[in-house]
This record gives sequence, structure tokens and C-alpha cells, in this order.
Amino acid sequence: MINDQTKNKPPFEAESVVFKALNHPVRLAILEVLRDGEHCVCHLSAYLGQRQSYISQQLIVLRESGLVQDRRDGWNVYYSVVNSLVFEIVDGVRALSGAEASTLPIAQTECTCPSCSSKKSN
Amino acid sequence: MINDQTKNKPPFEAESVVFKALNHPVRLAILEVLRDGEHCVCHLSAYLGQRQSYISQQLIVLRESGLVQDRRDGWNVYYSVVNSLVFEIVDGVRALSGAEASTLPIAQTECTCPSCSSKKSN
DNA sequence: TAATCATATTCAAATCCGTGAATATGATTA
DNA sequence: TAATCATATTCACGGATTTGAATATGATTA
Repeated sequence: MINDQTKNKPPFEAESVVFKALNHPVRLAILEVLRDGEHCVCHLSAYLGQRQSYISQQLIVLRESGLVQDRRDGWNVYYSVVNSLVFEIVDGVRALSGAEASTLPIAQTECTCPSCSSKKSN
Repeated sequence: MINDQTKNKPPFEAESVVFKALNHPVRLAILEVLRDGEHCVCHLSAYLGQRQSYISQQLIVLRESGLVQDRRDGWNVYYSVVNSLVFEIVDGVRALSGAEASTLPIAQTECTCPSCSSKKSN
């Protein structure tokens, strides 16, 4: 039980919560970025070239569906996936749909958060 | 490439087509019924207690997303899943969401199609 | 406590989706 | 070809989703 929206609901509602969260290009892109571990909102925003408030909106959907979790560290909030099974699902759907190995809408800007700056890569 | 909606589209559109098709209680219920092989529309309609035209609408979505295929035999049209990987995905999402093993909205009426009548079960 | 930083929230408009109702299509049989 | 059967399609409306814009919140530092 990874979210609280699954109790006493019509059949398949619990699954719908997850499918709904995954049915969105930007949210899928966010998950792709999170494949290699946690990232802060500012990094996701810069990397995906989307406004911060918009990324926040999508992160909230992902968080409320139970797919990601957040952790605050000073100024930054770092998001990560709760259960890596989600990647198997995404990969499965990708295989089903015959899509290529995900062409990410990449890196418009540099993220200036501490962890990104220290890495100094990507 | 199991559907035609995956070419020259924005990133993750192909995956979205599948996620969208799966994000629907009745369509998930239909897939559950199709776990044990092909079934005609009248059976799905009777078994799930939904009007035939409504089941048809949902089957069209599933078919256009490439998840199911149809086969005509006389009066009846039989639907079946194209790739059983879809069940692994559904099961994965179910595990992820912590849902129970799918409580189907079951059997209101009897289907009178040839294949159902001959089986004379369920 | 005031300024600053990253992040979250609210609001509204446009679009999309779900679904009932009615009806069309197309194969089959008489 | 007319009747009948299973299935498919169209239409319309109400509700949900998407997304830009503006702003709020809350932690941190000076």
C-alpha cells in the first residue's frame, strides 16, 4: 500500500491512481531523471527546461500517487522514487508500445544547487 | 511497434498511449476477463454488466492503443490481448499500488453466444 | 527580523475525457 | 432482399485534466 487513495474505492481505482500518475510526458521524464537517484527540484526544472512551479505541480502528483518521496536538505528538496518497480513498469510499457529507449527533452540550463555544482557533470 | 500513434510524436507520447488506455476501470476489467483467452463482445458485455455499445467503445480504445486485437467468426467478434506483457504491467502496477488481486464487478447476465453456451460454465 | 533562496499553492481558461443515448454498419439467414 | 443478429459509430454534455501566470510559504542567512 504505497498511497492512501486505495482504500474503499471502486475496483481498479488503486491501479488507476498509478496509471494516471504515469500517463503524462513530463512526469515520465521526471522519473527518467530520477533513475540514477535523487534530484532536487531545481535540477529537474533546469534539466527538463520547465518552469519550477510546473515541475512542482507534477512532483506533487507523483508524490500523492506514492511513486516518489521527498527529502529536505537545507534549501533544497530532493525527490526520489519510492519503489524501483516503477521503472520496470515504464520499461514494460515502452517495450509494449515499441517506443525507442526514451529520447529525453534534455538540459536547457544548468542547475546551480549545491549537489549539482559539486558534481560539475551533465 | 504495436500501434500507429507512436510515430513522430513528442517524447513519451508512445508510452502515454498505453498508459492512457490502461488508465480506466472498465478497460482494466476487460483485460482481466481476457486473461484466460479471447472472448466475444457479448460475453464481455454480459459478464461485466455493461451495455454493449459501451463495451465496444472501450474495446476500440484498447484496440487502437494496440493492446488487443479482434477476430470475426460469423456473427461474433472475439477480442484477445496482443502481448501478454500487458498482464505483467497490470500486475506490477497492482503490486506497486498495494491493491488487492482485483475484485471484478462480476457476472450480471448470461452470454448467449455460441462459444459461451457450449462451455456452459461461468 | 529582513532579505533571499528554493519550493509550493492557487486560480482560471482551455482542452480533454467519460459516458449515455441514439443510431448505423455489416454479416448472416430465411 | 428483407429481417435479424452482434457489433460499431456518432453526438453531445458535464466533469476532470492540463497548464500558464501569479503569488504564497517556509527555511536559511545576514
